[in-house]
Amino acid sequence: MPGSCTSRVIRMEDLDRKIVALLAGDGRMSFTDLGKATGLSTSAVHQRVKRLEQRGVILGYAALIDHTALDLPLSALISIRPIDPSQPDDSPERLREVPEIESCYSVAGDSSYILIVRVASPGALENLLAVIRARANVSTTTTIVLSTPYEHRPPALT
Amino acid sequence: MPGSCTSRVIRMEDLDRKIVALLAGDGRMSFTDLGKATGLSTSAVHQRVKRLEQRGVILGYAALIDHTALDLPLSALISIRPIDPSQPDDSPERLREVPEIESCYSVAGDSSYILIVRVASPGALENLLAVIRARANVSTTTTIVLSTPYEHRPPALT
DNA sequence: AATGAAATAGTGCGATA
DNA sequence: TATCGCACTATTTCATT
Repeated sequence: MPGSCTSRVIRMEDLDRKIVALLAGDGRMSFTDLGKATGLSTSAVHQRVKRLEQRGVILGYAALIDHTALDLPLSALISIRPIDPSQPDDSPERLREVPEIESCYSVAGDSSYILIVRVASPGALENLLAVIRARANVSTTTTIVLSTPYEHRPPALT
Repeated sequence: MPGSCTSRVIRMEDLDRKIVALLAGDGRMSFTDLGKATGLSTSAVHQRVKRLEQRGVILGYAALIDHTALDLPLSALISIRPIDPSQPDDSPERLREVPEIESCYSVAGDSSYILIVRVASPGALENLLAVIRARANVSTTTTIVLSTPYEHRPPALT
């Protein structure tokens, strides 16, 4: 039956994409269950996942946490702009050791970076802003997060 | 030795915080290793993690993905504002089924929500903006992410 | 709540097609 | 790259403290 094979077989690329999407949705899924979901043997899945980790497609695994439970109930987005645009902008490196900063995005537009931060209180945010301004020599614009309808949703499996 | 006990023993609350922080940093860490890191038996860690999951402290587990590998190389932050402020604002519900939206934050300030989205191309972003505006009856301001120095860093263990 | 023991299940690796 | 087999390790439950 010429042709019937290629129509049934899932291409390798798609298998990797499916594995990645499954793990993005459930980071603790076992290789055995991934195998059942993809039609591969446990070993084959194991091999592919390790390769995806090595190639940097899978960057790591994380538990998603309710930050209020960790005494970090206040989230904010902070836009930063260099005070002296003639200086080289190495803000991400200067701010890397600040543990309250969860994410740092380099952006087009009015600001150079947008940070997502998690702190315990308005007072802690005030202190954090002072630290950021001092360490990176930037001005800041802060947007307080009032609530989080949803976040960190996995990419669609298609 | 009165007093020596309380100074050595880690309070239960702190044990849970430590487990949560460890899993936030490595979502696939085994109960055995968590036990070694906390000084608890595997069973005790297991019991605590299940309880943390049930109480919603641990919301889930996710593989962290290089989105370029999933053909979603373009990230953006989209601020949205209702066009008709007299209408009830249920934008998060109206946008929940849009798979490109990774996160939705309700914020104080000029806009009502800020979305983080992942798309394949500028064209896909254009389409997505049309979908968002139509579904939620909002105007949008889009900030393109040029690069991501870091994101999704776990909270500090302290 | 924590422990240790025991049954079940998953991981990781080497041989092999 | 896939599969199978096997030794090793982890998960999960339960009786006990």
